[in-house]
Amino acid sequence: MQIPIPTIKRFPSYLRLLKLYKKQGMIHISATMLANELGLKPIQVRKDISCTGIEGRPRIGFEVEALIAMLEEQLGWDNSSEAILVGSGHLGSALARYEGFDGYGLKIIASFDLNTAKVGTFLGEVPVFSMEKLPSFVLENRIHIAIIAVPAQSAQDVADLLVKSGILAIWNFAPVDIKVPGDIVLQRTDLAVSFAVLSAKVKRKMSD
Amino acid sequence: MQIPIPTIKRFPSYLRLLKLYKKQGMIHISATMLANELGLKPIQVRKDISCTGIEGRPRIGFEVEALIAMLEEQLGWDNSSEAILVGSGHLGSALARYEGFDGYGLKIIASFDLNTAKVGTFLGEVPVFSMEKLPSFVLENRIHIAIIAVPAQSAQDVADLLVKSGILAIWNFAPVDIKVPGDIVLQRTDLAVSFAVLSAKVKRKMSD
DNA sequence: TAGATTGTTAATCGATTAACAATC
DNA sequence: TAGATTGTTAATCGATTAACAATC
Repeated sequence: MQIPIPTIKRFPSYLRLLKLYKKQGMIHISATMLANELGLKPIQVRKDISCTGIEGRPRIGFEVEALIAMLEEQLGWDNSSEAILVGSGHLGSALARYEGFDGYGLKIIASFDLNTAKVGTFLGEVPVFSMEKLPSFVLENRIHIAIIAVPAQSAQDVADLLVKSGILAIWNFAPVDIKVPGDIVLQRTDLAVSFAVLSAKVKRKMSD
Repeated sequence: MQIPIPTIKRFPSYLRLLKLYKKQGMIHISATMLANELGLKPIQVRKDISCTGIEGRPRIGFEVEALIAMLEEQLGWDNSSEAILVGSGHLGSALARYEGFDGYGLKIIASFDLNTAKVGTFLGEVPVFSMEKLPSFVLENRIHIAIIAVPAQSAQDVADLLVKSGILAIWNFAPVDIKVPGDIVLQRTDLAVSFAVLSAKVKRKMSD
């Protein structure tokens, strides 16, 4: 029985909060409390937690540490995933330096760029290599995950190259729907989608 | 009868494709073709389109221009929304320069930062002002939308200031769940959530 | 103990998908 | 005309929520 995607999407918020509570020295936490803090319903938090297999105790709640460990395991964040970045523009640069990734088990270890002027430089701590080095780098370092942060028009070409190089999962930030073989995991982070939801909500509010 | 959020989330992809078709000179487009291109089912595309009120013609499809106009209207993207940005770090800088926003009716017209060294500089074309100027700027320019791209620990303070200044909607990129009054539209773009879904899918693939 | 909280089972809700008549 | 495509109504599917007994 697989964990529903909507539940998976709430896991990072639980995790963030739980880590905070752990730092504060709390041993147990109730679903009610998590729910209040995140604006969710207690029943939903309980249901979500039940997906991890962790059991709580009535009146007391769940063990903070056990919950953190299990959430990280379910997300595959317990052993850090090394990833490469393609595209070293402003977005790529921001992603390479993004502090939050540490806590996600995600580590960007190299960046690749067509622009030869950027090759040899660093994005924060991440070295920039030329595109030609990509296939051998992926192979030699057994990289599974690639992040695409190139302009829309080159995204498909980059994706094709990544697939040919043996990547398993692609996280695409370019504003275009790229196509990949069915066995490749594809995740799109589309700013337009987020903004669409925001816009629609604003529009509703205005017309109330 | 409100348009479902999942449908709203697919609108940007339709729009992007339709604009491409328009540029290519196509007059009509079938739901079948849109579906194939985006990896969706035709029935779902038809259902989504029906939410816009646009009617198609059997065998011929939908008028590309009418569909574009109606999708943009439904999203509130027909009249450009001016927004401000708070935080001028790497992420803020990338957002300010993001080319894709043009097509969304989103225009970032100013940025605000606590760091006085940045005040007076520009992120691309976007001027950086000091935080003290924020409330009057929002008031005078009737800004409805603010984008938060500051570190997690200052996000709540920024949100409070924005609410006090009269902002209607907040798009939060900081990795933290901020709290706002119920009448404020809050949209979170959380890289952790996207990565969680990607990780979970990779994990499933590996254990198959 | 009393009462808050858990875990489970069932009900509800909403989105997706299927079926099919209408139509160009 | 024949056949692809639309629009509608109903069925299915999956997630959320409610109800409530169990329990610490």
